[in-house]
This record gives sequence, structure tokens and C-alpha cells, in this order.
Amino acid sequence: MNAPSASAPSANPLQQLENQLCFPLYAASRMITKAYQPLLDEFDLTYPQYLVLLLLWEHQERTVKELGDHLALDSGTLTPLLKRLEQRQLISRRRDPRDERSVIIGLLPAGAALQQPACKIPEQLFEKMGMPQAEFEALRDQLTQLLTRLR
Amino acid sequence: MNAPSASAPSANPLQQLENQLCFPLYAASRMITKAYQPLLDEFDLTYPQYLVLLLLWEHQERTVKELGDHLALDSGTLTPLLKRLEQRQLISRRRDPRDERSVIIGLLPAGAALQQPACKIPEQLFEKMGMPQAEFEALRDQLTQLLTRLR
DNA sequence: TAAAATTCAATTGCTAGCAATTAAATTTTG
DNA sequence: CAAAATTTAATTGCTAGCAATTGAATTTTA
Repeated sequence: MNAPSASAPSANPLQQLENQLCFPLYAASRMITKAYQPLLDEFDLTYPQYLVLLLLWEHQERTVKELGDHLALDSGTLTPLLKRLEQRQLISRRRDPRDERSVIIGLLPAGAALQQPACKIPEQLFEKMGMPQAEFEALRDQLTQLLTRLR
Repeated sequence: MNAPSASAPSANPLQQLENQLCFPLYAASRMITKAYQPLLDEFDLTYPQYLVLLLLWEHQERTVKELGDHLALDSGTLTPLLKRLEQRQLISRRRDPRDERSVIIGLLPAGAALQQPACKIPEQLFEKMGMPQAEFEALRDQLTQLLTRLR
């Protein structure tokens, strides 16, 4: 049953929070998102909304499918999010006339106009984190590698 | 790499998804959680519910505050989650008689009974990820470091 | 010790995230 | 070609996550 008593750790050290990869990943991800929030508040954007705009600033037009592939999000998440951005006139949504299954998301002027003022955000966050450049890049590359492994 | 190409990337390479730390962190975290899900389905647990049980398996009793500090979650997230576990008789919730502001979360027999069968989960996930041990540990330690930086 | 400040959990109201399903369009196949 | 399979987005129904607020209990302070 409950072999370990009071403050005794689990029999299995692998079952401890600190020894897992998942937990620091989960917690760090949420804390970074939270660190972004005050910067994004200025634009009245959430973090995933900002990610969508990052992609559109690169390409102006993307189908929902393409956005989903890049962000690893499905239409169940994207559709309502995109509708909110559409309502604010930041993006447009229309069926692809050449394939009516697809919906093309386009950047509207108000959405495009955010790119310049938002360009400071990555640097601001980097400073906020106070992490050495080399460490930053090492971590980023390791995560990217993990990501391709999991894809 | 960052030079303008046919697809017209952002003027600012920092504004590209791949060059940010946040995105791989965000995506990897969700993908790991998703990788856990089939393993947790067996116990009918969600990932954050599993994290709570990991802590209780170590200590049997924890206040909501303590759980929140460890997991970086607030009562707005924890209260409903804990109520669901309570309803399934996995945990108990009661006010601390010595400080009526606090709620003590205790492990009930059904919750304690999950520890043994669940102890395989971390290893199963590790195998699923197919990541060299050294890389795994390096990444974990870097994330832990980032976490303490952000705390 | 009374008033003010703080702490803690719960609640409200919102967005995200995902599994599963649906419906329509397109592609594959037999 | 027509039927079957696949692809795409939307929808449904749920849990998580968080900011902000509330109310009660406790601690600090003046």
C-alpha cells in the first residue's frame, strides 16, 4: 500500500516531479506565455493569436490547414480563435474557390499594421528572461530537435 | 537562411517562429502532454490531474496552496480539478482546523492504489520519446534552470 | 486591541486545447 | 463513370488555465 510515510519520497524516483522532463516543459511553457502576456496586452492579443499573426506576417495568406500544421493546432482550436480575429478585422476568412474544403486566412490592413510595433516583442521577452544568448540558443535547438522527433 | 526569399519572410528574423524559444517550448509541451494521454487514459486521468497525484503520492497530504506552488497553478485551476478527483473518491478535501483558510487535500485509498500501476508511466513515456538519456537529462536540467529563473 | 493589510480558496467569465463527430468537397478506386 | 475513401473545416462537449473579484480567516500595524 502506502509504504513510504509522511515526507518520505516515492519508492520510484522516476515518479518525482523534478526527475521528469514533462513537468519542467509544461511549467516553463506556461510561464513563458505568462511573461508574454503584458507585452501582448498592448495589442489585445493572446499568445496563440500572436502566433497566428507571426505566420501571417510572413506570408499574408495561409489556409487553416497550413496554420494548423505549423502550430500543431487543429480546427477545433483554430476556428474559434480565427473568428475572434476576424471580428476585430485583423484577418479575413474565405473559402478557397479552387478547393472549397479549404479556408484561406488573409491578413487585413489592421492586422498587417501590428507587425511593426510588435517587432520589439521578441527582444523584450529575451531581456525579460535574462538568459545568456548561448544557453538560449542551445535550449531552443534542443527543443526544436525534440519537436521534430515527436512530429 | 534569413535572407528574403520567394515566400517573403518578415523583415525581422526574430519575428520568425523558428527563431523563438517560446514556440518550440509551447509546441513541445503540448505534444508531450498528448504523448502521455494514451498512458493516462488507462487511469482515466488528465495530465494535470496526474501531476497532482504525483505530489500526493509523495506526501499524502498537501494544501491547495502547496499544490499550487509546486505546479504553478492557482486555485482557479486547481479547485475544479480537485473537485473532480474528489468526486471520484481519489482524494479528500477538508479545511485545516488550525487555519480555516487552507484546504487540505488528502490521498484516499483509491488514489493511493493508483501509484503502483502508474509507476510504469515515466519509463513508457521515455521509451516513446526515443531520446538518448544524456540528451534527455541535459534538456531537463536546462528547463529546470529556466524555470527557477522565471519563478 | 481595533483597524488595516494580507492570505487563501472559491467563483466568474473568458480563451485555449483536444477528442470525437458531422458535413461537404475532393481524390482515389474499381 | 460511380462508389468508396480521404481531406478539410466546423461543431460539440468537455477540461484546463488565468485574470479579476469575493469573502472569510489570519496576521500585521498603529
